[in-house]
Amino acid sequence: MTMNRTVKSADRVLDVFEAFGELGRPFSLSELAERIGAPISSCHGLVSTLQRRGYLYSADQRRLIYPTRRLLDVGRAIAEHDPILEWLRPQMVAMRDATGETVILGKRQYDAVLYLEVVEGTHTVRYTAKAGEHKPLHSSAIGKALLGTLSDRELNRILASMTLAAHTPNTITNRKRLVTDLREARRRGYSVTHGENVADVSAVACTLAINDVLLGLALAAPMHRME
Amino acid sequence: MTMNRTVKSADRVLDVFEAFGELGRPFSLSELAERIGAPISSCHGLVSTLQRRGYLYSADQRRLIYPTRRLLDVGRAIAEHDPILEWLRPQMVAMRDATGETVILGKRQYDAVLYLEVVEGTHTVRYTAKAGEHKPLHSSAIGKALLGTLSDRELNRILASMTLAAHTPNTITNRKRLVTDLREARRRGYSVTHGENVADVSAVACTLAINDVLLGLALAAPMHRME
DNA sequence: GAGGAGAATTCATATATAAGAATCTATATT
DNA sequence: AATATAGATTCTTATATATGAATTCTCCTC
Repeated sequence: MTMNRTVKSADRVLDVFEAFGELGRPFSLSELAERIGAPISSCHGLVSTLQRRGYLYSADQRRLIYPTRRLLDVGRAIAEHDPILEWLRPQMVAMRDATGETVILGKRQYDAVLYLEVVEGTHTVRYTAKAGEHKPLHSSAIGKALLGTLSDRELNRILASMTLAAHTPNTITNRKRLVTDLREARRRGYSVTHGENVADVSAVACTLAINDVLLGLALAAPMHRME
Repeated sequence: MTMNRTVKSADRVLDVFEAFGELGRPFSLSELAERIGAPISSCHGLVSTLQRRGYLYSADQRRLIYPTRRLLDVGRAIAEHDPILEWLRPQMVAMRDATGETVILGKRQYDAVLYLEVVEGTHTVRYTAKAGEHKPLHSSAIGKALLGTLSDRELNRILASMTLAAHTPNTITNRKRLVTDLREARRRGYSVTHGENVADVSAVACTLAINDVLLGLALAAPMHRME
């Protein structure tokens, strides 16, 4: 991620909500503080602020804390008006229903792919991911599809600033091989990964542009079901 | 609200999400900054942080910003495990379906009522509110129901620290009259408001305790439909 | 292709906040 | 009831961040 500045309390607000989302139960102030890795006194100020705004309440006679439904309401209001997903989501669901496999929409954000939407497959064993996650450009199907749209200049510039980390034995870590792979994908019209990011997962991805936004759409599944 | 300390960037994180939720469209950095009342440079750092965490993305070729679906996912995960609502929500929905009117669950938070859940009525003209909102203790049905459970000592202490602001001509602003009203409500088993908080809105509320948590449950409707 | 306007980014520093320590409160135990 | 223990709150100050100003970038217009 090509960015530096971070706002600690902003990060912590997210940490707080994620902690409740993951554990799914109320915390005491001190447990919450430990979970988000903050001193109790700092956590205290944060919690006060979130309470005052109606996002947290004490689920017990003042000791245990849990979020109110407010965050959900805000999230819903936001999701209802997403300019891209509004249009694309129904089609992703149709693709998922037709194949039973996970369908993902992503976008390049600096030197990573950002998942904007994930419609999970129906099989018990399936590719699982969440909107908001970041994936490497060089080893994910969407990443390779998006890289394939760049001019040689741009591609070289980006590749120069990246380290092609190996996530599995299949990850392409050699620049020349990657460039060749991207050329093939461009000729073919879609990119392919064979366990390059997650072992045993294959995926295909293509690009699409919706009012000036370049997106990548992928179908991912365990290798043995992909052909 | 009896609290002092506030964390500015935490407040702003909420401001950001609420701004998107209310307006329902992408913003440029500068427009967002104006909406949340922050300098552009401050907003910039904040947005960077939220982007890095996968909560915001540029919905356009880098200019316009919009939240990802991530917030919704976190909100859902949280709401699914709410210790109180899990159990109570279905009953609130049943009440709403039986009456067609708005049903509200609230709790005392310092010197206000915090709405934990609102199941809106089905009539075109109905009482509307959102989870996370705060209402006055002395003029809302839930507030009066909760005040009614206090001992005389506690009640006097709380009343002493409150100003009985008039929200409508019907608001009870006299301490003695309020205490009498609370006594009646306690005897009756439920509290009542007649346009005391919002003109033309009547409401009834009772209290209930779910594993040590004292809650208030209200039914609110336009006066002419209440009898 | 040059110039200009609007927006994004960076920077230095005044300001607000994070965090350790001390204090206070509530609950449990004897 | 007295004490112990765990947790919440307050306080102070070193530290991190918010901000105005300066800079850079991007997109239009001519």
